[in-house]
Amino acid sequence: MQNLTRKQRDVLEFLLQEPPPFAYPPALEELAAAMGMKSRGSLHRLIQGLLAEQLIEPLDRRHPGVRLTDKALALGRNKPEAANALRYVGKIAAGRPIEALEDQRYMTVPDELKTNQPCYVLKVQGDSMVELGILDGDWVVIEQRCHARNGEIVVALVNKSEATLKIIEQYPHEVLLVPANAQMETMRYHPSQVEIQGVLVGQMRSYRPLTLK
Amino acid sequence: MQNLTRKQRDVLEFLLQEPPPFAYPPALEELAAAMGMKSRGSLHRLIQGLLAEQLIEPLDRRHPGVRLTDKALALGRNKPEAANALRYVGKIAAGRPIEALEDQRYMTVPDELKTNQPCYVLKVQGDSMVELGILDGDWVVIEQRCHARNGEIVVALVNKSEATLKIIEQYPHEVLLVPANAQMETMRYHPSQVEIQGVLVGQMRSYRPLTLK
DNA sequence: CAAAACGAGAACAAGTAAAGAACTATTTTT
DNA sequence: AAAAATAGTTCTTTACTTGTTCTCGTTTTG
Repeated sequence: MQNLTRKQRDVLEFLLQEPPPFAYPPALEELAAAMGMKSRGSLHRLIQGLLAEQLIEPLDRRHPGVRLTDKALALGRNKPEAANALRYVGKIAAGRPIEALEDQRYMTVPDELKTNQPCYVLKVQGDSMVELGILDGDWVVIEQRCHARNGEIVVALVNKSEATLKIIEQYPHEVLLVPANAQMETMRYHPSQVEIQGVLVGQMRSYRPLTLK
Repeated sequence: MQNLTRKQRDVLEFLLQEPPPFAYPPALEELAAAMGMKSRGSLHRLIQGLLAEQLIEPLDRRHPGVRLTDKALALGRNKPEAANALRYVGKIAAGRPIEALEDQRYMTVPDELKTNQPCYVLKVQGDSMVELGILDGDWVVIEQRCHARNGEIVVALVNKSEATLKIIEQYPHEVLLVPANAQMETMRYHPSQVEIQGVLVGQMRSYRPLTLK
């Protein structure tokens, strides 16, 4: 990866080395010791940097240990395209949870369609944004963040169950999710019902006759 | 680049050599050592010259190292380094010739948006295809070929001077170029007036607030 | 010969890294 | 159920890296 500091790269290379240094995801303490560091606190900061590049799975106290993402593994098998690959998460259809793919897939997205922040790709199902040129079957590039400015197009999770792609308008006592489709209604919610999961930064469409999935 | 000094060119050539001298962006110190210089201060001045020519990405302490720009990479080889990069040719605006960029640029386009045949990228200017979700400022991926089936969206060169992106309908005695915009007229030509330059296979759009170029 | 380009090195600013302590959440042991 | 152990997180202090700027000779170039 390009945007890593020296030590971050060292950690990544250590984890990617062949044969793997650990048979299981190592705890921060173990990894630090194996790399000759005496403090897991310092290592934690390096790991956070790799996490921002989506090279390491988010840490979780319930399943301890640092795990590389598929993206990092692809990088290790010296596939340079993996460097600017984004996770293709699954499909978003208004009114349903995001439908994740069983297997992790990646798309190599041009720099022009993404930001410096972590991004991922969803496939759009439905016509809620047709009037802004986002059609059924398009892919959208989403910057992962939990806040947005009014007028931005967001992935919003409503009532912790329904995901949808809409224009957002936030006011102190209500949140509006506005479709770009005259056939559809603007939805109004209490702020507590709506959780922003990301903001639209790019869009792609294939016109090839036989495009799978 | 011609307005580079001797040493500036040396540095550029060193970085462009095959195989690449570094697997990651080298710090000034490392690069200086690798080139047999003892001072990064001197190297820094050379780098500044290359930076002024936009051959090197601006340095940043947070992501240390010297990185070449796409421009430098394109300059160094006839083909771009990434296998899935496509040539970004320029802009297409209905009724004018394709406006080519001065310098060669490339975009890394996902496999899903291209075909196995040679493809290139154009930026769309104008609203002739809005009703099919292709907006002003979008990029389109074009498969380079000189024939099309009726109903396909093509880059057509009319009277050897005007390039345009339209839906094509071809009949023995006339060719129709149909816009996807109720405000615009379908144009009718004699087959000899219309030359197909490629067929639309993909489309991309950026929603980032500050997209340059 | 004069101007520009270059190399080495010193000094500086801003950010990264290491260590260790303190804290939180979770699991295991007693 | 309480206590202890484990593992991730946060913070502070100190040391180190890295890019930046300058100066002073030396080399190259027109």
